[in-house]
Amino acid sequence: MDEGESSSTNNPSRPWESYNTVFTNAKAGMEGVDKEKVQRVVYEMSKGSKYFQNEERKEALMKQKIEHMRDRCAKLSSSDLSNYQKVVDRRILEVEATRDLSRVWLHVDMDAFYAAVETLSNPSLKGKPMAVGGLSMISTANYEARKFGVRAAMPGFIARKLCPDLIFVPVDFPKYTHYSDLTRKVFKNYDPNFIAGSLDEAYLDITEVCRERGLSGGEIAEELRSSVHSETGGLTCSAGVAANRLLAKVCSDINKPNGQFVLQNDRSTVMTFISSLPIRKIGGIGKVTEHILKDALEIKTCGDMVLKGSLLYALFTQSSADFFLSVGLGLGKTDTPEVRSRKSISSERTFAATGDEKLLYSKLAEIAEMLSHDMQKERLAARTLTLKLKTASFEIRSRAVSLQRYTCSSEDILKHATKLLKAELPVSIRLIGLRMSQFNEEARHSDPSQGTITKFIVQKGSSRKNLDDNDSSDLDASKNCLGNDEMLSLSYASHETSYDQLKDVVEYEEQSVTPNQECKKKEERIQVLEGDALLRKHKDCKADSSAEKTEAVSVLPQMEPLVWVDGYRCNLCGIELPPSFVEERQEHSDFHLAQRLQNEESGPSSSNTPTSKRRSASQILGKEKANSKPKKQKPNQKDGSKHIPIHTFFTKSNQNSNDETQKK
DNA sequence: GGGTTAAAGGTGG
DNA sequence: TTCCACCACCTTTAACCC
Repeated sequence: MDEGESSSTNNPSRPWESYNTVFTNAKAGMEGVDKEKVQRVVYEMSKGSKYFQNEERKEALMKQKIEHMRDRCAKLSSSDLSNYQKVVDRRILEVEATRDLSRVWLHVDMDAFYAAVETLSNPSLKGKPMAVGGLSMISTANYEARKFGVRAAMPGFIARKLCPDLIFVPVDFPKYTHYSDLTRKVFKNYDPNFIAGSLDEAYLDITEVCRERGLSGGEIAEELRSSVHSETGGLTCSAGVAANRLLAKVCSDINKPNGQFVLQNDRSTVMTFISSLPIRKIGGIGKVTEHILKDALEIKTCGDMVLKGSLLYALFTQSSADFFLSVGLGLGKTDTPEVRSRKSISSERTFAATGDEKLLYSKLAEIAEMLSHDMQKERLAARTLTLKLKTASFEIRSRAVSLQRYTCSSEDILKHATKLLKAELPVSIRLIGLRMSQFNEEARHSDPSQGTITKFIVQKGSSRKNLDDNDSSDLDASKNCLGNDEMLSLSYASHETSYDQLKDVVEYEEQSVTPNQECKKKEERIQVLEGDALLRKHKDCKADSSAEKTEAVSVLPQMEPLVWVDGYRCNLCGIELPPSFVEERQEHSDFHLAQRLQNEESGPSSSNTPTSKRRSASQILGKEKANSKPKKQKPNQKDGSKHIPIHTFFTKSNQNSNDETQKK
């Protein structure tokens, strides 16, 4: 079975041959598949679509990357190469010293897990081609369906074309979790600290079990697989046994389904095995990396990675090159890692592409709600929010903001997400996602009774009665969602950015805002347009102590208190906010507090400022400085820059970052 | 120079 | 007739702050 990849030949009469789909890659159960037919069908069903165009765009990008790498390769002198070879030789000595052949690792992978579970609960599906998922996307397919070229991550409508009799079964996560738990009970008997990769796979360190029971890794694997089969009522799995996790994973794929493969723990066996292994078999090397290594450096097998080590160290970052080299030597992790906790939590939804802003905001609200719900369920609070958008043309954008306060409330999430989204409009969108990261570790690691911390944060988030340092800086960050990035880009796009330009932005921003937003906009506009003038006004303002309704901010004793003159006008800057605008008023007073801190920071007495205060002040400054002082910017943006000033989005620029991502 | 943040991309299940 | 997910992790690059 020669992988005679004709994909790089450009035969006009067979255009599908150059369409690089992942669906023709070798996968367990797909050996007899007519690859060319699959590729043709996928091509026919895809061509011309927005998705297809985006794929072509990405393809072109990759080719550029490869060209660039070839160029750099050609420029390497022989003395460069011999120097890099010395680096390689040294690294080989170093990593060889860490080689540990004393452990026995087992990788278990359930066979077509979701599909197998569905068949177990509905035996009439047995022997029929079936896929779990829907017309838009398939999660997994059984082996009968795979014979037709149907596979995981394939759109359902293409799968149906490949296999008209395909039966679709909707995804049922609770069911899979139940069966996954059954398998994990078995795993625990062999390694209580096993590493669960996902619902359907796990790594087990079976060194001790083998020793205690005087059994080989292969015998333990046999026993475990049979145990899984009986405990689940008929599910099969495959296993790989080797000296480290990387190799074990490769091995579990070799005799799939319902099989196993053992790689002996001695160096020469490992080296023989790895040297001819295609690089794509390695976890972490996907379509793009494979192409780059193959087409730019002619690295096809793991063994090539060692042979061409000097090129790898010359062209890739140290960490990438280190990874490639260790792969080439058959090295992998052998330790049992510390308990790993999640780093982020997210929610995203795809829908029919739309530019209708009302609809988009309501989708955003739904997603914020879902995310908040998930976070509360897991008792998580986080402070970095990332908005992900997929445009109608499948371009992915992400925009992030870090808050000064941990939160999980849907109100907080939505508030900041709305600002991020607003800056992107107008645009036609087919997917919105929200992700929260940078968790509050203390809250997470506290005992369950401490769940109240989260509750406290939620409550605090939804009704912001307290004013503390954090709140004020949080407010500041949120306030600057519009102002900050924008000021940043505007200020370095041209130091004498004209008033007109600013006005354009503001005017644009003013379209379709609710009265509530209108007030905020006004406030932001003051910030944007008046900058220092605000401070001047601040000075000139007179406090009307006789005002009926007053709200004094007493955090800093020497601060002139903010008073709502006549119950609605700020004595410091004159902005008008009715009493019912509780949150806006809170934000507004926070804003003045931030201003106050900023003044103090830049004043002569700053050296006396207590650390805590100074820290929060400088955090604020991080955002605020943009308003008063242009950020430093290199005189001419080199081509390698990835930064896309936010204002380019306001000018409806179609240009994406295509041309800048090549540099590596 | 190291740490942080933002944006983008790759990978795998 | 149309139709290409959702989630989490990691790395890289750039800009900026301390």
